Amino acid sequence: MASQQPARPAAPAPRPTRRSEKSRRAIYDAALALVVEAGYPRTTIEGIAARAGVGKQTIYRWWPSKAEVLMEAFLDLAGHPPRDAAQEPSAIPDTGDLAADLKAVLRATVDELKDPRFDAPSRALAAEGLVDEALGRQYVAKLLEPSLQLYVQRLRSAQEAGDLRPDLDPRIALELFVSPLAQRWLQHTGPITYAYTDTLVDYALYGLAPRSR
Amino acid sequence: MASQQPARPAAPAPRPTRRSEKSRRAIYDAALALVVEAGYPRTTIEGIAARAGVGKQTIYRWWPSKAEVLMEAFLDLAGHPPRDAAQEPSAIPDTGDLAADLKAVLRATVDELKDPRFDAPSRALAAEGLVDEALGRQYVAKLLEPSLQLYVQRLRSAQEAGDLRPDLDPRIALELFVSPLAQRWLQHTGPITYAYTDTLVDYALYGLAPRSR
DNA sequence: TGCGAACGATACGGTTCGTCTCGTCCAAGA
DNA sequence: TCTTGGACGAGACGAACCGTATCGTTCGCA
Repeated sequence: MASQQPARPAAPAPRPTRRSEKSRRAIYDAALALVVEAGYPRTTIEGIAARAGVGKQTIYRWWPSKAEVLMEAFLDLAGHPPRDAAQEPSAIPDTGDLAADLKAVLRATVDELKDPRFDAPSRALAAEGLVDEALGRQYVAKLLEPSLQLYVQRLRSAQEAGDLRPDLDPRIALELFVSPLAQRWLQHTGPITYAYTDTLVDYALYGLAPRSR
Repeated sequence: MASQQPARPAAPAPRPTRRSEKSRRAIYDAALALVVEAGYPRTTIEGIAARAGVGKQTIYRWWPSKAEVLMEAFLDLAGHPPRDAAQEPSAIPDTGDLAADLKAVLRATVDELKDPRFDAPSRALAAEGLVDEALGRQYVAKLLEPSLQLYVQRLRSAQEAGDLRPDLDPRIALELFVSPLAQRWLQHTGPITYAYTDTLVDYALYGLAPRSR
């Protein structure tokens, strides 16, 4: 009923229309560069402001935390420069050969995971998300789950084609080859190679138990 | 040739024999309690020292960082009631029914992951390890890999029994059901239930592709 | 053209860091 | 048993960042 009350007495709610686009971009660039060059723990809000040539208040006015700055900066990086071939929200190819399609996508993911411009910010956000549950859910919703849904679509298509058991849950099925790669990447539990991801697809599709019995 | 030089001019290398066992235990207890109660980011070295009734220098003398304190404290917690029936390096049961054995162990793991006394420190260390690679490798080597090797042993036994394809790599195979659970736990990408882990085992053992063709 | 909000810059108090320095206590060696 | 020196509890210290407040200044909108 009551239309709206200002969230906090001391926060007069800034008007986005008057926001400086130049400062926002400078902050994104500074945040991403610092995370890659200095590492996340040594990336400070004061450091971002100084490098961006911006007052601290400009950051505190628009973002609640350093993690949120980096999250937006990374989303901007991942979803923005594209035009030509957007890398993230593009569907998984469907050539009719499920195993080949999955292997191709996972190989591309391997390359991406090894690019420091992707690795450093993404890993930093994941780390913060482990301990800050609200941020973690944001990370999953905005960065992880959209990619996983592409697998869901491809697996559904495979089910219709009879290449996948019709009774299984695609959202769980994809985890058999995606999660192992994710864990090796995040926790350095093993090397990440094309051979490894190819193996994951084979193991997952055809099972660990002997097929002839 | 040169026998030994002090690592740092200002570090006279403390002698472990004179170390206070009482202080060490108090520091372990304080660190674990604070992480559970206040969360990792709000757990400070000063806070640990105050709660343990200990001087800050006593912590800085024996540990290089807050993460290392927590790591030792957690290792002490997990592996300490030793001698009798240590809970972590105990083998996976081998009843001859591979699927049942794996499901049982994963169900026990589900319970453990939901215990705050395990979840909070373990998650904090994992988070720090994502961004501090040296600590991450320590986390993997001391906490994660020993448990994974138990799966390797059980899977090897299954291979000998003919319950598992003889050509596959057990260290990779185990990831098909362990990594999905790990990711759901760490990143909150989905609910963690017995039904879920049971499903993982079934999917992994019998494969995603139709078995009759 | 004028108003006001966002801006860059910087001062401020507060917290935690990691180091250093006390005086005390206690265990190894004489 | 006594001496001695190193670890101990306590806390002062400067540095780094935090998040907030307050300057003029700039610039978008009416």
